[in-house]
This record gives sequence, C-alpha cells and structure tokens, in this order.
Amino acid sequence: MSDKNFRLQDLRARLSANHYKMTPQRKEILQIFLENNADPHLSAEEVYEVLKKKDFDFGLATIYRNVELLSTLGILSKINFDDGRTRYELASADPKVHQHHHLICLKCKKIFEFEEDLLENLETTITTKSGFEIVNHEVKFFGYCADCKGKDNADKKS
Amino acid sequence: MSDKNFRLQDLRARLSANHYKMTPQRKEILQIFLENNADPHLSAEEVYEVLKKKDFDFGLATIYRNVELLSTLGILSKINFDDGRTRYELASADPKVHQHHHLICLKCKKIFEFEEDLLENLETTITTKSGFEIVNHEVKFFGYCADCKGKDNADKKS
DNA sequence: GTTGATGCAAAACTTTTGCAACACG
DNA sequence: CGTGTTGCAAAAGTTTTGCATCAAC
Repeated sequence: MSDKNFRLQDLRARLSANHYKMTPQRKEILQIFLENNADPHLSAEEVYEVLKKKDFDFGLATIYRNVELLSTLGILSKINFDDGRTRYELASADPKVHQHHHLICLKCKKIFEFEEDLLENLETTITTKSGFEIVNHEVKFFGYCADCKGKDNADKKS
Repeated sequence: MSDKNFRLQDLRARLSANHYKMTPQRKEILQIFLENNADPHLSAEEVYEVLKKKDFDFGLATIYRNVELLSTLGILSKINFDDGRTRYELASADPKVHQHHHLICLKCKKIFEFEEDLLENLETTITTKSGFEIVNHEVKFFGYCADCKGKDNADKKS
C-alpha cells in the first residue's frame, strides 16, 4: 500500500518537474504495472486490454503515448523480446539500482528474472578501457530453464 | 579472403545439413555482412538497399526470409536497438565465443562495440542459483560515450 | 484561461504470407 | 524431376499522427 502511494507521488513529481500533467489515464497505467505481478512485461496493447477488463476504456493511442512517456521519465523500462512488440516493465524505484536480468528459455519461451546485478566489475572495466560512462544496462541470457534442460532440444527443420 | 571462403563454405554446410539450398540471394546477403564493416547492424530493409546499390535486385520478402534463416542457422545474430526494426549482425564464427557487448550513447545515439566478454562468473552464478543452462547472451549498456560525456545532457521537454 | 492530454480515425511502417513461376541438388 | 526458393502483391500487425474536444493546473 505504502509503496503504491510512494510510486504515485513519484509519478506526480516527475510529471510536474517536466511540465506534464497528472491524468487518470497515467495513474491507472502505472497502477497496472504495480499490480500485475503475474506478467511484468506488458506491451501497449496488453496494457490496453488489462485496463479494459477493469472497465477503463482509454484510447489505445493514449496507452502508446503514455507507456513511452513513463519510460522516458524512468518509471518504466523498455524491453524487447523479439516478438514484434515493444514491452515495458516497472523500473526500480531507486535509480541507483540497475535492472535485473532476463533468462529466456529457448525451448518453452518462458522468461525468468534473475534478481542480482553483479555487473559492477564488468562496468568498471568497460569505463576504464573505453571511456564510456555507463548509467544502465539490459542483459538477456538465452538457454534452457531447469525444466527444459536435459530434454530433447531438437529444433531442426522437420 | 580466406575468411570469406570459410564463411561461404560454412553457410553451404549449414544449409545442406538442414535440407536448405544454396542460392545467389543467400550468398550475397552473407557477403554484405562480411563486407560491411562500416555499419555492422543492418535491418532487412537496409540489406535490401545495400544489395540494390550493388545491382542485386532481390525481393524484399526474400531478404526478410533469409536474414531470419541465417539467424536460426547461427550465422547472423538478431539484435534490437528499439528503433522499430529488427537488426542483424554477423555472429562469431566460433560458436564457443559469445557475443561482444554493445554500448549505446544516450546523447549521440552511436553504438560502440566492446569486444571482451567477461561474463563467465555471472553465468556460473546464474546457473548455480537458478539451474538455468546458458548458451548465449545479449548485453547492452546505456550511457554516455567519451565524446558526449561531460557535455550538457539535457533531455527534458523544451 | 492556457497549455497539455485524450480519443478517434487515418496513415505510416515493418514484417508476414499466398501463390505461381523458377532453380538448386 | 522433386522440393525448396523467389518475387510480387496483398494482408497483417504494430505504432504514430492530425485534429477537434476536453481537462488539469
């Protein structure tokens, strides 16, 4: 509860700091990401559908505009699983905490989250060697999940 | 030269191993990725354009079909920079060598490659803790390149 | 009251697909 | 020759945009 209130206040603050306005649409979109623990990686169309189930009949274009906006405000993060649509997930409330990592099973296509970061060393190396100042990262691992591992992984042409 | 011949033979081998046929289209598409050092991350449409400049007038659908095929054969890798199109780059000839990393400058939008991998420790940790067997990864770092670092990074609404 | 936001419909893009003609092995 | 491939045009799917109306500050 308290976290939701904090997140809403944070949205309000970031909006007004950038001369945007708070609207019911923006509030409810954020709400969806705060509630929807089952599937944390939603496309604009999926957000639209979830909202419709909750009887919020917002325009699809509004959803597209606002997930993108929330992403530029650092409230959502863009993520792409190569399924033809851009997805978004809740960003960490603490800007110093980087994104978790995604493990993508090549067999069952499920996506798992790995909550530790553990990239400090690599980031330090990159900054030292290339002069590139890193502010965030996106890491995907492809492979086989515990359930699919060991099973037949045939994926040749039939 | 020798590397190109090796790559072509490799393509031929992987095609026939999977009951696909070698065609001029497939050969020239691979050629583009072997030659095009300037921009190594090409979308299907861009491959199509580059080929047209070289007087190869292949159908756009053929390009789409074949970059995807070369990707499933492990010859190209898919990569997505959230610009609305799927891009491809040449995969390492050695399947044991993982992908390099991409550094994406938030200011000038240029993309830099960082050639070292350095993820073995993290991969071992993930496998140990989650049972997920990793076969490849895709890593993007966002930040500011040596040129843009230190300059004004204003990106608020005007 | 001003300025920004929404909703709708149309438009713009990227990617996929059906099918007849063609070509590799 | 048989099966896979190409090219074309049409279709499908996602995302963006113009504009009149509406609502937040």
